[in-house]
Amino acid sequence: MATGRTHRPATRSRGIPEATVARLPLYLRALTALSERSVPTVSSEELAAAAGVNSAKLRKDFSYLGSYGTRGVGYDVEYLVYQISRELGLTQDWPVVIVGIGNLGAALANYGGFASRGFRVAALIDADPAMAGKPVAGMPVQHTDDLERIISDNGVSIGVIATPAGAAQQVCDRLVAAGVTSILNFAPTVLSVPDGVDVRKVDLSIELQILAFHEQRKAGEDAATDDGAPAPAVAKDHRKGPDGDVPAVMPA
Amino acid sequence: MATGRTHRPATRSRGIPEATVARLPLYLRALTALSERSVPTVSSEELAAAAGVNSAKLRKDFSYLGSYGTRGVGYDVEYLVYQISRELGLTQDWPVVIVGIGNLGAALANYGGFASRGFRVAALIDADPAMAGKPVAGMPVQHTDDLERIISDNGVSIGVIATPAGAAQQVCDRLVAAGVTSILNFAPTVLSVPDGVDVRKVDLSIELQILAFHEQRKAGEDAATDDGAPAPAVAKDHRKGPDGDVPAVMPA
DNA sequence: AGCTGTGAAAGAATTCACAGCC
DNA sequence: GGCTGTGAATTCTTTCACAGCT
Repeated sequence: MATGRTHRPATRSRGIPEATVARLPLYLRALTALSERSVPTVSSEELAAAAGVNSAKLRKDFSYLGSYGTRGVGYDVEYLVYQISRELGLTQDWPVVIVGIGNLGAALANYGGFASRGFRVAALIDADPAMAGKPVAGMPVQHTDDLERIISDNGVSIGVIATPAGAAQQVCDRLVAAGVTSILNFAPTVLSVPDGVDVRKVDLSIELQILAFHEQRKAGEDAATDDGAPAPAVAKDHRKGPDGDVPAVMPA
Repeated sequence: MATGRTHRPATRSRGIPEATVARLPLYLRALTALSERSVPTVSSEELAAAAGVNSAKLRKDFSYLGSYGTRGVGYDVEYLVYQISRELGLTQDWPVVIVGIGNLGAALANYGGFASRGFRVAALIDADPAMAGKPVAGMPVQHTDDLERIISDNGVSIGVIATPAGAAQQVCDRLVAAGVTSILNFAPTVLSVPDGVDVRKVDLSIELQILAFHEQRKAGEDAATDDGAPAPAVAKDHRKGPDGDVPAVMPA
């Protein structure tokens, strides 16, 4: 299988756009659902609907992977599942550690989707000695002291940080030093990492704030029009709020 | 965003690009930290570093809000905190309901950052009668039967779905029917909603899959390409047998 | 001198629309 | 007839680089 494999015509360079990569899991999920219902083939239109995108985008995305469809027919579901899985690296097993077993960490450990597709929780790690040995989601929590050994023993390259914000950077540094090169960060902090390490963050409060922004827009279709220009006489001396309301601090 | 052909150019919103909106919470967090340290002003360079973006992007982002800086000096921290908060709609209070109080829902309910900035958990809702009345994060869980009343009584416009995938669409429909117009979805499902309703999703397994993609790429430009993958010597002109001859793999 | 604000250029992502194959 | 695959057009985002204010 070494030589001559090349499933994809090297015509399209290895560069799959990031936006496309981010959608592959979506397609994969939709395809898996079809597969479970034993649907043999699917059109770009149908699959796009199931994945919540439009069909032109889906076809373009797939075109970066290769020509895996059949004109006039559509895509073979099983085949595509395999191709996308392979592209995403899900044909191999990824051991993952979760650091920070509080409410969120425990919830993640219990999350089924975690183990489901290529990922395996190799260890749960927490700094609290009182947690050590306690079983969470069927595994004993281990102490941070052993972090380096755990990473190394299990060949972990993906770490999940679910600690409080204050501890996140330190944990991150240790993970990286121990060999982790991909981090999923749930702590509300910007992590700094060396080149070659990927960080993705999941941040509840950011998502809510984005929703609030749009929500506010909806609410004031007409009321907000008066605020067209930036603060009048911007050069104005220190913050003299647009409506005379001196902004103290944020509402708690 | 969301499903359906939301032809509405999300960028609409008074001309602030969506990509910028998504970064405002980041800036706000960095600014809040500076504010707590009583730092009076900050340059675009410093703030950008704290927020994990580059300074040109930050300045461009702020330019959509107005001219809130001072040339040669930088930005007044308090003033900017106020302006961004206002822009994001955080100067008002947003009651939020969480539906689905399992591991994740409970973790979300306990999450401090939730309540911190403009958001208030108005109710926890679960379909399990056994949960009803049980206190989680200091609030009694309420039953799904009362969902509509709860939404309406509290004027809730933002809902968080943390149910299993199978229940998500139904919960979503009820939330929307009851008046919710923004949804944060933690269930691994594509929700379909009418126009005018915003959906954002947070999906652990998608994030991990994206990391795996990049991880795989790092791991080997040459090695670990294919290992025992059952797929036949598939290629472009693969069979599309009407019989049942498929790769039939991808257990995951 | 220092730093913001912003046009203009460059780069990505999305959408169109249709040629090409089944 | 139906549907994929893809150049071309369009739209969105990022980056550059410098004019202009303090």
